[in-house]
Amino acid sequence: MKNSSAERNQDQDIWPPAQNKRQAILNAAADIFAEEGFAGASIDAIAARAGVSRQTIYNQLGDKDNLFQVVVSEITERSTAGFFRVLDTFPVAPQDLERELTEFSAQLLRKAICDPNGRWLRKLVETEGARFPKLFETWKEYGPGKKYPAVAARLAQLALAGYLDLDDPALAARQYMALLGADLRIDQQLGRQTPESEIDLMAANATRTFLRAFARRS
Amino acid sequence: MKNSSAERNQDQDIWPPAQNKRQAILNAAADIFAEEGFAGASIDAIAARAGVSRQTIYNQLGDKDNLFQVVVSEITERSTAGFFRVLDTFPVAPQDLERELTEFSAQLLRKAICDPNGRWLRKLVETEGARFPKLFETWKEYGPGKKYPAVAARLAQLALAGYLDLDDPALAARQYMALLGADLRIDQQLGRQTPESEIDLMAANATRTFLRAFARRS
DNA sequence: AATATTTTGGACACAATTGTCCAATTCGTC
DNA sequence: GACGAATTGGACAATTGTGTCCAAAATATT
Repeated sequence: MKNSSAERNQDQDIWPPAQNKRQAILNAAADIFAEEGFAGASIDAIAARAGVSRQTIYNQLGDKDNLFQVVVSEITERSTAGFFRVLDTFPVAPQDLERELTEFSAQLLRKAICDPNGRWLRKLVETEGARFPKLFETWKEYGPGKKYPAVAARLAQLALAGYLDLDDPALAARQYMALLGADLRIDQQLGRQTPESEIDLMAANATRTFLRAFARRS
Repeated sequence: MKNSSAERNQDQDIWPPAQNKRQAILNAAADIFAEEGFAGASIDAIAARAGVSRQTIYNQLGDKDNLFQVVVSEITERSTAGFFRVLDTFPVAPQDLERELTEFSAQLLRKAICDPNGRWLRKLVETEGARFPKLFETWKEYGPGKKYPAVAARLAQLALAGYLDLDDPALAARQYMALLGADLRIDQQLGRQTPESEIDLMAANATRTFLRAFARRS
């Protein structure tokens, strides 16, 4: 779990100086909030990890509640942006359906689901969603509310083009995502970084089963 | 989220008087820990919800760390016990595979996955697993470590009896469980109690897709 | 009814945290 | 190099929480 700010964001120094510290704070805050929960996260710990004085945090971001809100907004934005960037590579008119869908699945796992932003976010929402109902609503709107329909739309396209047999694209989307996560949740729930090699395997497993269920029989 | 102690355990008064308070404390502690996280849970809050003085908690269960450990042990035990009780009803030699597997899936969802014990536990482990590595190991041993192989064994039995086409029962077990949870995680992650009617639907959806992928083609 | 045990509630010391104030210092800019 | 803005570190009061002690009250046991 060490150095996950860097892991999430390597370009700290391309921003204007003021934004630089602000980003450092937000990254550190995301880490600490995720590790310790809202109650357990101390401003001092965040300041220390960000390499910044406590006062600077109060100057730039106000109190703890507001800091938390800003962190979640930022991470939500980054996370959904990444997700849709990958979704744009969905194989809508594939030559080799299984191969291309497997490749896409691997990308989705790598860049959107395993990615630190998404993981931190899910954990934060699960932990603190009850304490910040508004935030939870926002997340639901941008997370499941937009992602699942988007996936469903792609799958529906594949079905229309004759590749798949679907009666309920929305359900198929939820099940496809669930299959992708099948091998993940088991122990990656915690900090365990999933090795590259396994990701390809997981993508292949999920895709194979999904297609066994939904590929149009020729 | 109110009154979830009672929801989890209606038989407070059948125990010897001493155990009675102890159970009240453990139930209250489970609730508060799950709601607030380890750091956010205060002994006072637990005492208040348990209807017990703070001192009694220290008398019976020692300090906060130990209290937490005992809570997780107890809940783990109850949770796995419930799971295996349902697993015993797995349709090993079904007449109507889809119908019976759907019924079984609904029971599993109802009594093991949606059930408060399991939910609280998953949340606690996810939140505090990093802070209590030993506890996390224990959970992994009793959770995924025993449950998934048990499911895999039943599926392998079905395959051997000619109902299913499986090359990897362990993978199939993970995917079956993932499909069951597909509709769940989306918003039940939070306290939302899943309505009975939806559970049957979820079981049917998961089972249908699972069988589309793995039922032996006649 | 008398006695042993548990529970209670309140007081306490100690530590951690939040959020504010401010003077000294560093930093970017002109 | 000088000026203005941001940053720092330290001190501060207020709050909250942990864990302990103890005498009074309630509860169980005999």
